Amino acid sequence: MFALVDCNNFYASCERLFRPDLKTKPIVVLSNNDGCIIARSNEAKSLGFAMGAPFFKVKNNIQRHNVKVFSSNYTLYGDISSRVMSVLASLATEQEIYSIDEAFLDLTGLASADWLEYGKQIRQTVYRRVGIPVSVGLAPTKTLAKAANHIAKKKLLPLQTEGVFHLAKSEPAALNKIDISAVWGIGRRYTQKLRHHGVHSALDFVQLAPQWVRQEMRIGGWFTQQELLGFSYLNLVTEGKPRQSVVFSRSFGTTLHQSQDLQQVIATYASSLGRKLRRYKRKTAYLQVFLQRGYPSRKTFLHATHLPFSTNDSRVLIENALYLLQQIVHKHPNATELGVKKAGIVALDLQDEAIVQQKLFGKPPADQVMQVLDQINAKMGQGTLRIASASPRAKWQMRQRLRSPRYTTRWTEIPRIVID
DNA sequence: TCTGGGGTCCTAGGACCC
DNA sequence: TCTGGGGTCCTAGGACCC
Repeated sequence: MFALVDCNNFYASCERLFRPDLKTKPIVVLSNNDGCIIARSNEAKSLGFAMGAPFFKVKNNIQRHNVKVFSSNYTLYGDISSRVMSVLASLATEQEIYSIDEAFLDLTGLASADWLEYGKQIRQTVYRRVGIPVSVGLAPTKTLAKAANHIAKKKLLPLQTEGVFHLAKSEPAALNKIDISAVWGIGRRYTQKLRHHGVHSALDFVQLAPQWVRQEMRIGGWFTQQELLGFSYLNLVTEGKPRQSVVFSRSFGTTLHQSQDLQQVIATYASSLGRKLRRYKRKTAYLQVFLQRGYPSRKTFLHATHLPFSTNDSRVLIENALYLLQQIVHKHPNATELGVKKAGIVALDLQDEAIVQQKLFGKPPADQVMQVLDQINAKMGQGTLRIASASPRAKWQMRQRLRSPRYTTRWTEIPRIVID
């Protein structure tokens, strides 16, 4: 038996944790750079605010309905997520942390007589220990557990227990309620294709000839169909598969035209990428830098280079990233003229940090410097010590005007209770 | 004026090599 | 007029997921 546990309106729920005054108020959370809406409380959904809506287009409406707006606060969400995940781990045989707000649980061996009751317990335990409401779907395959969760959250069928739904097997009546676009593994493109073939629900989809699905939607589509029929093909991905790539990219608060500005951006991002790599205990041997124009073209310019040895040393990454930036500007002299809105650095060809490469020529720099830098920043706060070419406080910094305090991870931002 | 970020996997076409 | 076949690497982009 699998369970898929999903936090309801996760970012909005996190913002509410320390703001009980907002418990029944409409809330929206914005993406980085305060660009668009990425989370909504139920009240905000009822008012019609759409996922992904550009903030500037709906700002007036937001003010008119007195919706509380937050910039995203990933420090807070990450910390609350790890609390939810550790509670869930204690309630399952095995756990796959699927995203910041979702986990698959393997309940095999727990031998509960009543899975619906067990789902209810999961929901209550998380709420009592962390304060975040979750939905639980239980079923014999991962894809069906996703479907059961969808039914629970959208109340597509009468629920015996709020927020919990159990599918003992592939059930035509249940599949009939699920729109094809809501099926896990069916994205926008396949939805369009399937609708042309008269497939509108998950039930329509499982009734297609498997050969047709195999041919038109490859092995992935075939797995989806089999899983919806109740045959389990997808297993839990438990022992954290090491990362194949690490990205650091951000849109700017303003459009940039000057290559000096871009140099500062790239140096800063390369430094952050290094920190990220060290956190994951990975090193990179292949680096890409890209610049992207703003809307509507969003054209990207990319250059890449192999590194003489794998590294996660910010100094080496900065040096190489600046070289790549120079290459882009040289090859596309008009790339910057029209304005750059976003830049990013991608680390590929990763390997474990512990592996030390023996080089015939050249010597990898000692990594103690980075260790000391990370230790000091961890103790004294990020940015206490930084590489001079990286300047995080600049005009291009992303907008984040409405961020809530990092209640659970900073002593200075811990909530205070005032008793009169 | 203002439109997110981070993953995985796959494919197409051109450059270049033998 | 004729001008192969195969391989790799690179850039660019598209599909899916959150």
